[in-house]
Amino acid sequence: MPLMEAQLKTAREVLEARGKVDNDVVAVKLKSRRGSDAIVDLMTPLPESEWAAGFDVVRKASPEGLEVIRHSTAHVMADAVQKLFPGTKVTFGPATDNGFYYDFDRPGGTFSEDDLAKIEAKMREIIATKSPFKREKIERADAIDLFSKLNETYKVEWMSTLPPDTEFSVYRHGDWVDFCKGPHVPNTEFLAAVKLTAVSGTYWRGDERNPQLQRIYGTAFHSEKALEVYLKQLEEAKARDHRKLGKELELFAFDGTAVASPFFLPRGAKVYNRMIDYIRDVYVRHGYEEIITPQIYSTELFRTSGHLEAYAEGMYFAFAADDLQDEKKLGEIRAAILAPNKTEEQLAFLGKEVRGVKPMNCPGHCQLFSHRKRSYRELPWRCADFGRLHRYERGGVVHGLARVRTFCQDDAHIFCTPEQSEQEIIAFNTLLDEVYTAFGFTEVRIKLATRPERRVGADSLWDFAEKALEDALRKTNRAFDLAEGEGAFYGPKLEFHVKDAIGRSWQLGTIQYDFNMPARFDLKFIDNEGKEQTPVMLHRAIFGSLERFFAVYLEHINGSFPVWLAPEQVCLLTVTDKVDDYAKEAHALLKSRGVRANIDLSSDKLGAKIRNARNLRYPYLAVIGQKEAETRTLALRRGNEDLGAISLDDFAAKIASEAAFPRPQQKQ
RNA sequence: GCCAACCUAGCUCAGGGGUAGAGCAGCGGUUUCGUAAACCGCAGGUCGUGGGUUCAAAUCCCAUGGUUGGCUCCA
Repeated sequence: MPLMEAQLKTAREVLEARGKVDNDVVAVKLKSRRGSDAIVDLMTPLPESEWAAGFDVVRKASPEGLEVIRHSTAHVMADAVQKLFPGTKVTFGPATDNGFYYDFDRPGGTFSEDDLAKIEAKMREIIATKSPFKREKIERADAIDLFSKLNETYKVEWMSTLPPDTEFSVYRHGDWVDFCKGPHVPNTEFLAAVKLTAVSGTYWRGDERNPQLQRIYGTAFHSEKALEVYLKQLEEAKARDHRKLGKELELFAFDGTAVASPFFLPRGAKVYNRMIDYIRDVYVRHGYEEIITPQIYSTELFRTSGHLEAYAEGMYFAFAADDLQDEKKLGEIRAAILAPNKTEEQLAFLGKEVRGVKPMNCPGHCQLFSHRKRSYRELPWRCADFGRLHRYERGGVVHGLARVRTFCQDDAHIFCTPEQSEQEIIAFNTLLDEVYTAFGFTEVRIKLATRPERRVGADSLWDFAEKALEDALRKTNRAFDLAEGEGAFYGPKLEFHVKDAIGRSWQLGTIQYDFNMPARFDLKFIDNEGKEQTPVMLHRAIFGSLERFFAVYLEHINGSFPVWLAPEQVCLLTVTDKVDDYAKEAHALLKSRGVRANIDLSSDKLGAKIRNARNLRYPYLAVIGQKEAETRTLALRRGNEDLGAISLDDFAAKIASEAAFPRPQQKQ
């Protein structure tokens, strides 16, 4: 045995030497390495130097431990699938945030959900054999030979793409073998709680041009109990799904005559409009001006902006009867719209002949900016637009209100000088804090997305823009994560991610630095020396799309809107029809005072009325019986809390104060 | 668009080759009741749509529309 090999030790050997092998240790985390490379299982031999640098044990219940468990479970699943469906080839099978998947090529077959139960049963059999996971180092040529013989063509293809200095290893459990770098659990016994959750189609290496594969999703935990907790959380999320709440609370609806395009019902429309009015209230205080712009433009506009070239498949086009007279021309239009790489002639032709429905507001805003000469005195110009946008989203990706084909953004563009941009970014951050606080999103994470590989514009522009974004954050002591290479092709951006009430993260706001669009539109302003200068443009949104925000927020609050947003703020509930007259009088009075009040005069018993009103999530319930009629009061209730008797006047005043738009604390 | 599942009354769902069902909501009546579901009755469906198989289709097959979960995680 060569000297080098003799000096290698596995984590198991190191731990055993120290008498520290508990049966819940799945791997170790090396201090000498970082990221996913740092987790090493108990079977992998490493030089003394790596151990000397120190390590922590990874226990099965830890996030890293779960990742190992899930990866091993993916192996067991692949084993089960190949035993049940001979001829199926394996491809990739990683652990994910919430579980794992494995992609298979099953010739002439797909997997149904019935198959999942069979696969799961077979997995339990395999797990019950308590087979150890064994790691083997292997030479590249031997690995290629082994997997060629197994007819695992995808694995072989993958091996041939790996760099020359890659260390090859295979993992075995029982009689099954996979080309894998690990890490894995010591033994199938560690796979205590397994559930297969879904099947889906996918493509080899994620590319639509490659062969179609079958993906099976599952999840695994270190204990049955942990799995149950996870499944409960899924149920919880399902219970507050905005599509369910939207139906139950009569907020919005969908219809096949306008697929993926929401209809806001009266109750939903009230909330939607309150949200917009609130943003308008914020805008007044933050120096924005609202504009209203057209829906349909000559595609010449989108040719200038670049959308026609880069975004035609996401756009709707608009034709009038007059446009449809010439059949030959129509053929050319069709060819031009469908062309994946449009020629200059085609772009010019479309620009002249076709109108498009706007998918974004920015081109219209640039057009308006250049509508007349602009002075430096006007900058920064912050122009807001609640215009309706249409984007053609593919059938498979639409989702409730969260991904729709028509929506409205709380969109605004800030035209300013490069020197002003940092201050504008700071001001936008302040504005965001105010709005997110108003909606009860207290945990906000900021991501700075920098230049991608495919981009336009000189590096000096990128340097300046990235610095402006970063300095704005640093000067206001905001923590952020760097997302290198994730910027838009036209400029870097900040993304604002909020955490909702059940711990999920959503990207809402963004501010994007853009020096490309002003150049394309040849925007100019006259500076204080009378010279023409090009402004920069900041695209920014707080909610993103109103529709999507509605969905996120609805789930965040589980349908219970605060008084200032609620479609109805109070429901008056009568105990007996003897008090109908007083109840109607109280209802009219409250409405005249601007309270959004409803009344339930049905012959239901009080308990039923309360139940119905609670289900509709009224912030306040006001019970009216003989006592209240005599004293001209309401018996007020909020949730399960009895707030006692209150006069009509006091209640109207109370609602008025709670119904005002939230504003940050003013210094007196 | 691709893979899988689903589509039955306004809603939630049962039925799965032989006369279309329940609860809630709705409507009519009785009840007038004090903090999460009073009682009786009535009405409501060419089972998403179009074809096919069959003596017979909500049920089986094909197509089509829609909905849902996926289609980034890299041995």
